[in-house]
Amino acid sequence: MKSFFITTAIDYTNAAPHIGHAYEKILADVIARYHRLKGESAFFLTGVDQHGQKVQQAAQLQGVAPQHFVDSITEKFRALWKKLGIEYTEWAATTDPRHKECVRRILTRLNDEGQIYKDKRGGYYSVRQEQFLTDKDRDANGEFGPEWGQVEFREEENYYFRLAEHKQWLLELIDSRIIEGRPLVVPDFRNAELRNAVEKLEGDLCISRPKARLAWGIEFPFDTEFVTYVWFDALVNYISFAPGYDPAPEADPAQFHRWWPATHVIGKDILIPAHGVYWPIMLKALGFPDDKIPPLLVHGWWNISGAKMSKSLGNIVDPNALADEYGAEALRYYLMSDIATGRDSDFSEERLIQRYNTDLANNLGNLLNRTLTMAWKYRNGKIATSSYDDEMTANIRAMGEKQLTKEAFPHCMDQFEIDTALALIRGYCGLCNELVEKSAPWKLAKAPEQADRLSAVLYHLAEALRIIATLLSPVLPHAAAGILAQLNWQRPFALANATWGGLPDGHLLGKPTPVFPRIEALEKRG
RNA sequence: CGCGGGGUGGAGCAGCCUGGUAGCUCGUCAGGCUCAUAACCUGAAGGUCGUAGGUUCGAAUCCUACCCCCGCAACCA
Repeated sequence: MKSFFITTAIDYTNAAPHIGHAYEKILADVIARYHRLKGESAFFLTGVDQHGQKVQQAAQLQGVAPQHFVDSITEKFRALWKKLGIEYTEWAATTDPRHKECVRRILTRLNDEGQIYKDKRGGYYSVRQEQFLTDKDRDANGEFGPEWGQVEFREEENYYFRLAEHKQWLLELIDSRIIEGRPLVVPDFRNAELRNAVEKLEGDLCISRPKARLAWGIEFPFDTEFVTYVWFDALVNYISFAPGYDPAPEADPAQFHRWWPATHVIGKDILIPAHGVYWPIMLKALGFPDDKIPPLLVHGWWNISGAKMSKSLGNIVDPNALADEYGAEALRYYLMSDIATGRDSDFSEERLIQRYNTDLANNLGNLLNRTLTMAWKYRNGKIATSSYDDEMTANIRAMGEKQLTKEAFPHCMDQFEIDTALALIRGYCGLCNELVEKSAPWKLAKAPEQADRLSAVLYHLAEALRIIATLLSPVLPHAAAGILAQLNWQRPFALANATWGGLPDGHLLGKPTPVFPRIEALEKRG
């Protein structure tokens, strides 16, 4: 069986999840479910980044232990994923002993191989903010402003990872992967952005913090005075929780390489430098061959009226509240259909309602409802195969046999163009509604000599709906199951089960019940 | 000249890589239908695709310049 491995960024546990977190996880979940639909075995890894200074400070402020603090936030993430139907295979929490052990072994190995070294460097340090300052922090006069409090020159020892020496390799990798037609970064335009960033790369990467400054992290295995900084902690989750990974140089990677490389789903903010520069070089240093450097699917942002969502603007959208109000599937559908993967989009509750009502309630839900009602009214719920055929039925059959199950739809999904794929389904629903309108079964039912045609129309509608539900199942698993149940189709979701003609002659359909009740006009919310 | 993205009918977007009747959803107007979740179908109005040049038989699509908006350059998806 073919294997597919997908990951999301792991979320930082210093605040509750917002709509962007939810979008990324839904996107990855949809892709994973699609691969399962194709009959592949899909491993979906997501989780939380629990270490670091912000957590340490937040916990201190509340007077609780850091672990206690992150546990409570972690619970919010897990509860939300459950509510949204995110079916991950493995949960990556960076305080997990398994992860810490893997990180330590990796550091030990790289240290043994001379890829890590200790160095003393100096800089300006804000005592109040507990951080080193850069030239960017200077004000217009070139001074560090009063917001930093006391600023002093300080020297600090830290561990560094030999990053710079891999610059040329990474540039060539970016180029060759484009030529090979499997670019390191999707969408295309981000490759240029990444390449420019790599061109400017200089110096090695500081990967530690002295415990005096940051205690909430993974202790260095060969120097207990230090903990790992974010890079050799958070990024490593992708392999520390991967099936079969063993950092020992002599380990047999067969099991691991059955899954690897993963497809990393990340936001555009963490492409450079973390996932586009540091991570590939880290893997390279660990001996990963070029074809095992993972591709990055970089998604865009949900803005609010064109502006970035931010705490300071107070325009954070809470996915929990939306799911409670409209249902998880309405939210999933909106987030998948109203944004072109990789680009930004505007979030609007009004649009959410509109898309749900138009596409799901009016177009699809109503199609199912009218189909079943007609089948019961005219045929006691039984559909029959028929020799009748015309341009419309042939077209619907052809699309179901090819475009939707073999060509256009899978192509879009393979390219992560979920929005386009959903538009295809929308169009197919439109064709079906058109068939109803033009063939007018209510008239056919009154003319005995038209019985064959009526049979053909009802059969084609039922089959089309069965295919639609199957294709929609990655985005709307619950609703899709509901549709199949009403069609009285028992088999599990699978493209292999969606071949045309699956419903046997004389098949008895279920009774109609609205799967997508309309969201009625509500007073505008603030 | 720091890097990148965007500027397409009233709104929100796709198309641009691989030039060749400008497409989708909503909205507006006018019809039709009655199986259906006041749903469905048909038709119409509405765009010189930011501006100016260029390449081409032909450009929203390629090239050049300019204007405007946004993001990034700090661990905010």
